[in-house]
Amino acid sequence: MNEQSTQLRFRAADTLVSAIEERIRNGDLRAGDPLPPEREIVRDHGVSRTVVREALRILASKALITARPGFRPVVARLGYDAALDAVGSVAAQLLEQPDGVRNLFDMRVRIEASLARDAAKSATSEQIEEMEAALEANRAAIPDTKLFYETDVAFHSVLHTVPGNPMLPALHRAFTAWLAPNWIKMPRLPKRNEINYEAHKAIFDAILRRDPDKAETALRDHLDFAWNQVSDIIEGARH
Amino acid sequence: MNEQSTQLRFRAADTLVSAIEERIRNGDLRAGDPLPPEREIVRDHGVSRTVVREALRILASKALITARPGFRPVVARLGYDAALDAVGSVAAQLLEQPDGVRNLFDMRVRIEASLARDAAKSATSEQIEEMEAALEANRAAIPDTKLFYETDVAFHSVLHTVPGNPMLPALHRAFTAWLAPNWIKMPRLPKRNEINYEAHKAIFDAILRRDPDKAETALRDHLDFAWNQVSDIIEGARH
DNA sequence: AAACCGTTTTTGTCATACCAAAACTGAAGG
DNA sequence: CCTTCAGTTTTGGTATGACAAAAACGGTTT
Repeated sequence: MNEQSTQLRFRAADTLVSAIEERIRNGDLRAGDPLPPEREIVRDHGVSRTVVREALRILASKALITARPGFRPVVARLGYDAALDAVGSVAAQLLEQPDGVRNLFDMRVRIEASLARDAAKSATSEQIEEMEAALEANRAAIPDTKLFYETDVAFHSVLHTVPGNPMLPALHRAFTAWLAPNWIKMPRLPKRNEINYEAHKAIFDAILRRDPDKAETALRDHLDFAWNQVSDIIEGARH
Repeated sequence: MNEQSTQLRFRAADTLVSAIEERIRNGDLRAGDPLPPEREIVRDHGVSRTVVREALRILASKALITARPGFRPVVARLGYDAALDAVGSVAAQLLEQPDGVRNLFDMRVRIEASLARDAAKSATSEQIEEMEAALEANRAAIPDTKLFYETDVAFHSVLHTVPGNPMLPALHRAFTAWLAPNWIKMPRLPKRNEINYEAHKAIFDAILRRDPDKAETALRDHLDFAWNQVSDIIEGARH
């Protein structure tokens, strides 16, 4: 029984990972199912529990399973949100690099500028109505700083639904989460909210007028304004 | 010595991860340095080797260390490339989802369209010269299909250097790597190369003429053409 | 059907042991 | 003085066995 034939050039855990990965992929283990107990995997695959635990850790880091301490790991419903969650810790490293926040924000601006153009060119009337509703909610929330932030995010999030690419909303949520720690430090006053609402309105109006150039510049102005507000804070926070 | 005070609500490995993360962040362990041997970490932190190994695995999945089987783990030089490498396995999952490749490709098109606009608006003369050189190399490689692919990638890669955001080249490399498995199946003939070269030239000319709209549409046409070539293949390959 | 309680699993962790490959050491040779 | 190579020590990869605490299970009572 003792198969201590150690140290080829692969880790036993890696081959176990592939085996379980396969069972997930071919439907033997379905999303939401709990994985077999560690000892059962030990028996079935003839490896030690050490190896099994390592394999489970790797699967978790690949977002194939979710493993809360103390509970049975369950097969994750792999989607864009879960995937971006899984890379969150890596993204956090990036944000600590010189200009990390700036560079990531630049990526966001690029994506969203593209979305503004798209919306101006091809948003359906339903989508425009959705945007209008979000804009109105945003206006109503001007006095309530906390609510304003939420409706602000919601307005931008509508833009991300226009092209029908499910990666976009997921990416927006990820960007929002990653950048939030810097954003919440930004002083939020009703006066500022007013300015931001007007910016949202300008973007919406350009989309309504089907003017892609105007929509893009309005959006860029809006985000540049927000950037200027936080960039000072980030400078100061640099350790 | 036996501190078998198990099972709070967090794992011992996670706190160990934080401890080592801290030592990396504050410069105690610098990029390229090997980590202390597992047994030394065991002594210093009063945990078992099981926990140490789990922690190392987690650090590796966070791209903070690189751990080849059989060798001492070394502190990774954290950069955008390493980070995107680390998320590669997650990205692979995404590509297997329905329309995964299409959606990822759409993201790429958005980014690159934005780059074409940027280049038309604000590329320096040095950058334009670089693009011209890349274009010429691309033209010269038309008869050599393999070389053409390389110069094709190189031409696009120049676009990614224009805004000076180091995330962009890294992302381009990542996209190229992730999409490569589908791309290499595309039939590559000198005739096709000719068409693609002309498309590159059209993009470059638009940039030269400082016409952002034209640059964007030229680039979109180019990528749409490429997409049409591979989309059939992907349909067939769907398991 | 819901709440309670005792029993059985199961996870998280520790300790120890062994093999084979890597890292280190020092002598021999250029 | 540097290189080469064999011998020794260290270290990573894995297996086994053990145990506490929490979770899952099952049956009983309300």
